[in-house]
Amino acid sequence: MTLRLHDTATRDVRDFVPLEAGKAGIYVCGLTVQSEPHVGHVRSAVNFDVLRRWLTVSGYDVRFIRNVTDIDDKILAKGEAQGRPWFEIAYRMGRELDKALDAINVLPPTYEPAATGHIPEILELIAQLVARGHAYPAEDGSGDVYFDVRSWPAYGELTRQKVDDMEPEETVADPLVMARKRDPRDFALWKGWKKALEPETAAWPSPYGPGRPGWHIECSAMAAKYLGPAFDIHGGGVDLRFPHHENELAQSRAAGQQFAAYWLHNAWITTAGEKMSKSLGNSLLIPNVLERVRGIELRYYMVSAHYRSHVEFSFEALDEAAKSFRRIESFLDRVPPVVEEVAQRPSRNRLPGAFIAAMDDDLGTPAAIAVIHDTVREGNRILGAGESADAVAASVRAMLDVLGLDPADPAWGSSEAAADGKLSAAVDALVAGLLEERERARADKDWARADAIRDRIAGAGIAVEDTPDGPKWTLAASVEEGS
RNA sequence: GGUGGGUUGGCCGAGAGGCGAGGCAACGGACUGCAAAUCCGUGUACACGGGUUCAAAUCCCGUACCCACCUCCA
Repeated sequence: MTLRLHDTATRDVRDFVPLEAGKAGIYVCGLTVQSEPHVGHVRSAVNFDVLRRWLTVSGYDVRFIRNVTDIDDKILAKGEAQGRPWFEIAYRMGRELDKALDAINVLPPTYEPAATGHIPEILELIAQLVARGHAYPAEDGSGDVYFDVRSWPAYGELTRQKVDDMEPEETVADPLVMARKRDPRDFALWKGWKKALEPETAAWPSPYGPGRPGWHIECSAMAAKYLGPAFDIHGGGVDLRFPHHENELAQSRAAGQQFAAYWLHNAWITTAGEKMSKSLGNSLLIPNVLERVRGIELRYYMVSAHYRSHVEFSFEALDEAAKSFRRIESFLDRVPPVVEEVAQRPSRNRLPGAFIAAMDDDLGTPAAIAVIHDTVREGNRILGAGESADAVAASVRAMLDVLGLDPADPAWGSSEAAADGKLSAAVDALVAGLLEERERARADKDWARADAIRDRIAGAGIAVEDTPDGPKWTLAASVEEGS
């Protein structure tokens, strides 16, 4: 069986056939770095990180490009509002995003190109489109350059929309802008510098006068630069299908490129039935969510739904997911730590067949997780029978690793782990004394006293379990109340 | 108006013609001094109304409600 993926362009699930055997080129639209990352923002990153890992495990040499849009109207407006340079805003938010993605073990892309670093490539592409008659500079001296939608009959092919069916634009359009366009649906490739409103740092020289790139063109230019005129997979959130991806496709094809062979789109994560707009407040920002659950638990929550399924975010569901994950972890804790060298990414053939089948079926992570739970149960059963479950644990870890969820992966914050280590050594020394006392009481069958000691330890947030090897303590996995 | 998607048991969340994914919660049982953890067991859920079929949560027709995109958006 081979990997099958859902392609938005054809609207079906079909075999993934790479353009070049053994290689996979992926371009994912990253974020416009204009505000702090929230739960919604990182879902896309997690979903495509899973795709990337699965392709890698399946033997592909993956080139994974995720761009960052570091200039747009909102970034400029924000800089203006804060009295700071726009590039400072973009850079700072970019770093926030990196931190958030690190916290949930999203691997860095092969390369992360930024729009402002590719002005020459963008201008070259625009020049090609103008030369081919698919783009034109506005004639009103604004310096804008537009893509000529009517010159490209295939326009709308990705989302199967006809230009004439699209929403009447009169409602939104600025008449001044409308006047520059041959068709209201034409979109900007290059935006002329508005001297009165925009800083000089936001303008680059061009044959059409100073200005900056439009939103869509950057992705076409950067995808071509790093992946070539034809590449395998283009990804992003569903909202990007139109207009962004539709426009990218039109630009690149009109310039004579084949562009992406597969289009993948992840669904939204919403709250209270609404999408997470920036106005919803801070509770869903990544650092805040990570005060409630660990990064690995947040990631588990995201991976436990299929990437094309809409998720209604709730802290209750997040807590449930965290508990579910701890079940897996506690099994892993029951077996001796694997001593093997830094676990190199497992190969497909080391994974259970049901897991492979689930992942190959359009990245069926929910079913894949079900296989993990089944395996965990089997492992617990074996341990209960007093036998070694090392092999089972290794299998569980291999599966978790594919999903970026191996608790032993050093990517899960080594500095924190070191601090935790010291702390737990200190706590262990203190708790050990109490536990000895309790063991004496138990030996005397003084249950009241034994339980009193256990209650006291529990009061400090530490749970005690009696195992065949004696008492063990763990931090009680209680979940904080409220949000 | 155009385009696409959704409605599954107390909750989350898969599946997409026949065998009850998985998790959380709950209830029984085993184990335990009692617990915890673990294991075993317990649910006749698929928005509504028709239809096709030996067989429908899954296919078809209709209805209701919800959502997304067509404007910046993961």
